[in-house]
Amino acid sequence: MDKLFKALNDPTRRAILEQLRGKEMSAGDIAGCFTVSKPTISHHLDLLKQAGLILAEKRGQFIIYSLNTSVLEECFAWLLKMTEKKKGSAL
Amino acid sequence: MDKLFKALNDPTRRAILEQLRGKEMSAGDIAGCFTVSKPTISHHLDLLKQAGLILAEKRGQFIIYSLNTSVLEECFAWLLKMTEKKKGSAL
DNA sequence: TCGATATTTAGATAATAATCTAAATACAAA
DNA sequence: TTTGTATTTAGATTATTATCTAAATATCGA
Repeated sequence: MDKLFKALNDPTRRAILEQLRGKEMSAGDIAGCFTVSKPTISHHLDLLKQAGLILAEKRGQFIIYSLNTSVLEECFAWLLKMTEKKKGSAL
Repeated sequence: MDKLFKALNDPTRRAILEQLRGKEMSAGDIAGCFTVSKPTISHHLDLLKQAGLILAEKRGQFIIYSLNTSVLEECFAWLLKMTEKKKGSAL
């Protein structure tokens, strides 16, 4: 949960996730969408991978990244809990 | 959006939001639930307020905080977009 | 094998963020 | 109006994070 919220906290990382929506991309393709350096993108990809939000697959000299939204369920569940009325509460 | 994700990134702040579920609490009440100092809690409350996640109302010498989950809609919407299948995509 | 490409790792730096203590402010009650 | 309680603000410190350049690693193609 901690890693998930941490991963989602950065605007560049959220933008990476949005880029990955509906298509796979190599690390270089992803880096090409942003102005920050490739090592920086590589670092963001690492954090996203640690959070389980993306999957990495090596294909030849490329590393292909794809989105994994299943881990967002945990985030959804927490948000849902927060928005639901608590039992026995007036609020 | 940025402030929202930032506010949700810290475990103490998420715990504060959970405490506030179903009941209003003074700043002191909230601080009493945690081991960190009162100024630290005050700072967390400020960030939560900036994100619109809590409301503050002064009552006499107390400041009463309450949850405002409506801003979480934005977060929900983003997560939903991410989990939805993109139009014209194979994934 | 050698040179080019793709990506990461290492190491450094600068910006943010969490936390603390001490002091300031606001209010209440005596 | 003085004392005590509630809370925040100021200022400093430490930890974390984002970012960069340079170097290392891995793979491809000639």
